[in-house]
Amino acid sequence: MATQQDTSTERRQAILAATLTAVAERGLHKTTISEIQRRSAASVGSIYHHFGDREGVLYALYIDIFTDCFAQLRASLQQATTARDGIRGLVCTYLTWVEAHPEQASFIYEASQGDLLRSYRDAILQFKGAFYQEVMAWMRPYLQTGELIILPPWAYDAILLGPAHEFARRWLGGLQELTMAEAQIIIADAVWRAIQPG
Amino acid sequence: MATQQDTSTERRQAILAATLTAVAERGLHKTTISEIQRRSAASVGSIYHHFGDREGVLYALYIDIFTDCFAQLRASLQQATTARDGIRGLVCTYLTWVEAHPEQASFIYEASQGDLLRSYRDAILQFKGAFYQEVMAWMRPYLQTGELIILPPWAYDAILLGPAHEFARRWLGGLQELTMAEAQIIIADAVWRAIQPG
DNA sequence: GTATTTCTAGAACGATATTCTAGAATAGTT
DNA sequence: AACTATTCTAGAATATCGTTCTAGAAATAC
Repeated sequence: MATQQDTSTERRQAILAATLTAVAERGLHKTTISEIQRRSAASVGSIYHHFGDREGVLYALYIDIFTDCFAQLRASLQQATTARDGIRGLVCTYLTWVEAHPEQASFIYEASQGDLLRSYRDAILQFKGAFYQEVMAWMRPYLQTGELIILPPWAYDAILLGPAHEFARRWLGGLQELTMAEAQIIIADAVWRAIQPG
Repeated sequence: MATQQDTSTERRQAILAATLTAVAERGLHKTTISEIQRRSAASVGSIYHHFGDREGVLYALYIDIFTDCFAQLRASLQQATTARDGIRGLVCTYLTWVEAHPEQASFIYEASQGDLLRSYRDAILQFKGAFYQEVMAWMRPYLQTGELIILPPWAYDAILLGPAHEFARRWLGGLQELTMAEAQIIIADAVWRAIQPG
């Protein structure tokens, strides 16, 4: 027997799933409340009850997706036993995730830019910051041994994942000049060169 | 005496300037036609006459800004006499431009993502592609001498400017942990390591 | 001097995000 | 079991948005 809680979370998930496919098919700014309503069979009131407003729907989906992505990256880091495996694994795992979840990745890039989630800015920064702390913690031993170059914390974000993000945006935009598998190697190699002491 | 052409281009520029400041202050998706109208003192009809639709206004501004940015990068490349100076100059010049034009840079990042300029997608790709061809032409001699690593063309975009873009987004978002001058050195060094043959 | 093009103006229209009121279904309490 | 409170859904109503449309003014071309 379905409790109210069950049907409620089902509806919640249906709204988020409808939003993701709507964004994938028609783009973010054409994903209207009534479009979500049509695809999820939820009423306007139901959507606003669960998420507050349109931005709230996007934010909830945003966090859901990042939670999954970060879990993959975390697992990759944890099973790495050398600095090289860890750094290259981070890049490759991220790009593998993008290839496996193109709709989710596109959504992330569409939503993270701009002012769409401006009112959730602090919450998102905190959420991402917590994960970057984990990455920093993993790197610390290798920083001490001199295997990885010591930089201000903010710089690792740009140097480690900047190239992968730039490529992913391009790949998701339809410019798939090379398979993701080949791109992974090229980008991972470049990042590995960049992160070692000169 | 002001001709019709003069007042027309003045109005055009006023609309674009109003759009830029509106986006800087309130964000892209809150920059409405009536907001632009209010700041530029242009009528609805005038805006639509000059730019077709809201997307057209954004596209015109987008191209204007990139034209300026590319001009800086082109000048930087042309006066470089070594591979190292050229590559590092590209990164530093770009970040200098971002620091000098934060409103323009923010606009670029807000507008290039998502489906906002979807109907101008091909024109934008062609515009950017032409500049990347120039960069490739500059690199060619150094690729032949082995000073720069040989990669598929698409990879240079990700590896050369990916870190700078990632940092710029963060810096523009208000997380200015370090001065741009210091960031330039760190990122330029990293990119220079990444782009050399291993 | 007339015709044509360019440009501006603003009312009108359909669609949008959001709010609001009302009620149904479930959970909690005694 | 009965009553209350809470959660959830429903959909009409509202204000605002992007866009279209018609009309006319101003400059230019012939």
